[in-house]
Amino acid sequence: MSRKTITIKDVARFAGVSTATVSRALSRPSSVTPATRKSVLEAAQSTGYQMNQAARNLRKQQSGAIVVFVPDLSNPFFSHILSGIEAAAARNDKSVFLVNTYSPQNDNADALARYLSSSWADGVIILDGSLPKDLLQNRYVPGVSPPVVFGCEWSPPDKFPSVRTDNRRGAKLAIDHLIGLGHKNIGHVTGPLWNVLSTERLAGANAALAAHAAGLPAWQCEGDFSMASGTQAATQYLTLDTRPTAVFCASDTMAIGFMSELIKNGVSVPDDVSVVGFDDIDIAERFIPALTTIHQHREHLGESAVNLLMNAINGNAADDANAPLVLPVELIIRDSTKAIS
Amino acid sequence: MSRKTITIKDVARFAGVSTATVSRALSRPSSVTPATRKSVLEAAQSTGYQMNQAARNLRKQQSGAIVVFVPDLSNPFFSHILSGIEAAAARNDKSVFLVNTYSPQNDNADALARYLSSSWADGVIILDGSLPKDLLQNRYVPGVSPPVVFGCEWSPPDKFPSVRTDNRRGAKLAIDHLIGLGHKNIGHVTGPLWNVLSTERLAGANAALAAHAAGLPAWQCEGDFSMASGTQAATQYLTLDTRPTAVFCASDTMAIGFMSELIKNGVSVPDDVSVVGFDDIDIAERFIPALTTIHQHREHLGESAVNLLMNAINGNAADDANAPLVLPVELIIRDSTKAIS
DNA sequence: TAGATCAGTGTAATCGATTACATTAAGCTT
DNA sequence: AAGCTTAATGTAATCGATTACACTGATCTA
Repeated sequence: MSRKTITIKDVARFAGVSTATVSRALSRPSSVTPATRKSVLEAAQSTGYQMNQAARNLRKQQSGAIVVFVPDLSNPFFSHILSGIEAAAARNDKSVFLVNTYSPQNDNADALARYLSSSWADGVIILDGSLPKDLLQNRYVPGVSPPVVFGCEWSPPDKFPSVRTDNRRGAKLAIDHLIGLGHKNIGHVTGPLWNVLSTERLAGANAALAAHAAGLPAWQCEGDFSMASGTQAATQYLTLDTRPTAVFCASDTMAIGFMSELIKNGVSVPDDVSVVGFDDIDIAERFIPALTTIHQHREHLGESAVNLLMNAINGNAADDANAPLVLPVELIIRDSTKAIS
Repeated sequence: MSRKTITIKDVARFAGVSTATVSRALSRPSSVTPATRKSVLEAAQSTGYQMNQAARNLRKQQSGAIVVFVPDLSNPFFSHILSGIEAAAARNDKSVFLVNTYSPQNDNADALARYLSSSWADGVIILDGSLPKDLLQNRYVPGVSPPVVFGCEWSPPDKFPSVRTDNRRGAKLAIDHLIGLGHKNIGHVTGPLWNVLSTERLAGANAALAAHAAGLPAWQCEGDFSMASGTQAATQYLTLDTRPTAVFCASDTMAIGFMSELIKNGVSVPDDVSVVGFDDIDIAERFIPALTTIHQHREHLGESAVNLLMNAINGNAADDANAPLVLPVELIIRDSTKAIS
């Protein structure tokens, strides 16, 4: 009935012990007598005690949380990674703070910098490789700011641990597959070129093409990973004099926008043009034609990021902790690619 | 260089004022002289002061955060709502704590109950209508626990504010559309029947059918909103002696799994069967055939949930605050539905 | 001009849990 | 049995920001 909040003091009085004992009984049960433990637990139960997180955080100088910088939550690519992060964080008794780096409130380094403080987070996972440089270069104070790891994209100065998909190899697998099918003129719809994922995939694709002496792709078009940009790429493709017989799209979403628009305009996939995507999103296997693509383990990216972070937090970091952890990719062959006739 | 954390005390000493003045200059700048403000700001700047969130939370007895209970982050439906929540929360200077209610760590009411404490959150948004009853019935202490609002699904005892899509009307629009096209035998692939969204949509659909004296649907199949369950529904549909000429799927994901499998088996959509979905996910307009569906404003659900919550937090709640806020839906007609021939 | 008002600032209490250090009592050693 | 070790508990300091209350001096009122 009483509106007053129940503190450890109330529990102590109720159980007839000191506050120190209550704290101990609750957080390190083995450090008190079974009898005391029992009576404290009962007291906590019957008073309806709930620990005050802020008080604990203040005293212990840690927050029990990790913050995750996400560029775009509505993008299923990121939300899957986030899902992996959440699960792994829960397993490590951390809760997760979500910060959208594209939110207008967070458009400047200042707004984000405050999360780089141990009173906010025990650690930080960054999914956005395009944060203001200033943030990690000047606002990050080693030894004071909490550990940081990159969870899929990353920024050039490799001074933080990171996990990433093997983007180069993924692109290589895609191109090799197309070349293996006899394609000679292979186009590439890239992601935005300011993004590392895009440039890595582009580099991988170009390297694969070069290896086969097939020359650079005849046609290259910059998208932004969105379905709409895939559609636009298709519009452009349709105007081409000599159309590539195969196109590698740097994301499934673009691949689907691309195929959809082509089919609408009477161009058949894979009969007229083969298409390979990247990501293996859920819809890929159910689109018609089912999309040949590069599978990447998104939940696993999230989990690995948490594991790296926990190592850094607990100081178990390996010597080469900053060497990027690269997760394997797989080529999934479906119906959108076909040998050239 | 010094490893010691910089507190308000250091800033005070540096600026030659008291800690109280520093606090005031930082949080209510108008309450101090321009001159003091300037020197405090400079002192903060040059000492590299960062406010300790835990200390502030403890003293102010609030957390500056809202927690969101999400059943499944990898589901784009929820992640879009979450995106809306994040944006709106940022606008209100709240950060968001993410809690996955399906995580094995959170399988019991105890684990979730701790977030129902003002030391964790100034408010709680629940996207999962299927939480343990116990949680909100016994563990929630009005006046002590922070305000709660439901952000899309909800639980029967309507003692909390809620936002929801007009699921009944959405289903009615879908069915009416099909009836208008001359369909007489209309099937329904429902969501899981323990879920309110499913039962509401089912009720709406049945009401619409009844209104047209068309009787109950000849065929009804329970899915779980997933693409795989849509595929299974298709398998079942194919075995039917007299196949419905139209099927309403309670989610776009199921609709796509359903259509995909049908098409694979030589059944044409919309020539042989019309299909209507629900949600209007991104892919809906690009799938082939483009999916006729019920559009719901997912980001807006999130925003509204935050608005309701802020009202509750600030005590501006309207008298009828607990009356559910119902967001409108729209029928989007695309290529997956067609008049009966 | 005495008294009231008010803006600006300082002093010190406060939020609630943790934990260093002190204390007590019980068990052990020789 | 005196001295030592150890387990269990208590006392009180501590984490860092906010804010109630007190104080000062300046401006205003009658």
